[in-house]
Amino acid sequence: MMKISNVDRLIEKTREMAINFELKPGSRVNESALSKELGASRTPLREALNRLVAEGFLTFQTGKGFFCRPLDPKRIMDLYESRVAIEVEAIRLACKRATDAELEVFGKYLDATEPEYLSKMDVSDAVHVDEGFHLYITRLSHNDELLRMLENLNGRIRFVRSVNLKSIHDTDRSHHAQTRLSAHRRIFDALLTRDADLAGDTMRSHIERRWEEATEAVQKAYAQIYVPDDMQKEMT
Amino acid sequence: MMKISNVDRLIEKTREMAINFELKPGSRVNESALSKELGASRTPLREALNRLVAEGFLTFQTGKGFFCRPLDPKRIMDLYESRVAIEVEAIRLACKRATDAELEVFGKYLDATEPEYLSKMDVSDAVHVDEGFHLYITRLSHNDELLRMLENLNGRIRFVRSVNLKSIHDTDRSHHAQTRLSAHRRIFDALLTRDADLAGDTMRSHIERRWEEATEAVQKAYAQIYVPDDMQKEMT
DNA sequence: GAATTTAGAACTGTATACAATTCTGAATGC
DNA sequence: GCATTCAGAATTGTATACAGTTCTAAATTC
Repeated sequence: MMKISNVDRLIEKTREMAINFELKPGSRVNESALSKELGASRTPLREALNRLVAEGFLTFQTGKGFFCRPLDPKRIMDLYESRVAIEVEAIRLACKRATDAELEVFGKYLDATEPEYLSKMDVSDAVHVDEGFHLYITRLSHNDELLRMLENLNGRIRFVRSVNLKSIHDTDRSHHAQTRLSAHRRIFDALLTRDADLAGDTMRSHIERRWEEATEAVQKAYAQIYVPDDMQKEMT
Repeated sequence: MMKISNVDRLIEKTREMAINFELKPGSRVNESALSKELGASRTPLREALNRLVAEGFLTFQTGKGFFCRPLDPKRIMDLYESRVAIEVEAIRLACKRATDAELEVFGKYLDATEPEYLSKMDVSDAVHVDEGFHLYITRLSHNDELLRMLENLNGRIRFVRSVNLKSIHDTDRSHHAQTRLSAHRRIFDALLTRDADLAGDTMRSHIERRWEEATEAVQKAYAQIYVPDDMQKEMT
């Protein structure tokens, strides 16, 4: 029974807060307040915050402390492009390395998750299934470093995926769910052929399409969050 | 004048020690001893160590502390494959995004560094020039996240590059230097055509060739470090 | 009224203390 | 011999204290 460290608990809690904007983007993290809230002292909390700086969720300024990093459109683009980099190479490697047995198990995994994805369409579950598909393929590359990077990227764009799926949820949900699933099936089929170029291209265009979709959804969401300047004055 | 934080200084010092195997791979980092050596107390040192865990240089075990992560052949392969992922996508983006002016400046940079590379062939300088070439291209992608990931990968494989260049240094140095430079030129030429597929393929095969070269050098180096079992017994 | 100064509050940066855990090697039993 | 036990040493985990810095907003100046 591997005991989990307290600092790890703080990292996960705080990462979750950063992802869900419970820490306001761009604003300072109050160490005393947060440490009290999470039931620890500042020493282990600062250790956790330092890890999140290295993971890219927070920034640090000497003498000022830790700040929640904002997710502007440029950074979202950078992160999606990074996903393309990682996942295209991952599926190329998977074409070479995944065993037939692994591919068969992957097929069964898809069969099992598809009905789930279509029925109980809770947004955070859907995000989880979507991330799971991409992580699975990256695992088939048998490359721990690519997997680690993708896990980090997934965390950093989770909010974007959520906003995207939420906006779909409000409009024509089951149609979009079908579209997504068939896109995933196409990627799986490409992987089965073990043609690295084909599989890579399929993955690339899938992620690029998702990015366009997400950008649109995020712009709509920002329009709701950011109140124009002249309206803000009236709110003081 | 941006003041640099003490923790940042500790991070850099300790990272350097991890890269140069001044911390023995696989062994525990003694916090009190190291903090004394670096002129700080354990609190800021542990913050630095936590960042290096997130960067992949160290591992952490509850109750046991921080350990310097060993660089076995499998991990070296994973890291080189990750470089392929990042750099192939980076040069593809650079084909789209680099301005003509940027490419011209890059050309001049190559003209300037080449004679340097051929003459004063200090190993650590050569590693620096080599890293610089690859970082430069990745910068032309205008993607901060890819750049950040490559900086991390460069640090993690710096030892491998060193061992590789050192082994060359001992044999036919100037011939290898020429080979390297012309490989870099070929990549630059491919970038100038702005053909993403061509540039990507050129980059991929360059890195893969370097990996094969490095693997060989590392195996030789390990053969010198790791004494066979039956000889170790006699040393107790 | 706008810019500037300034005192005090709030917060960060780090050393240190001490409890809790792990490690080490000598003593013990088989 | 070889495994086991166990006490003391070494080391980690974290709370806390306090110095130093930054922030805030009231007072002051123009």
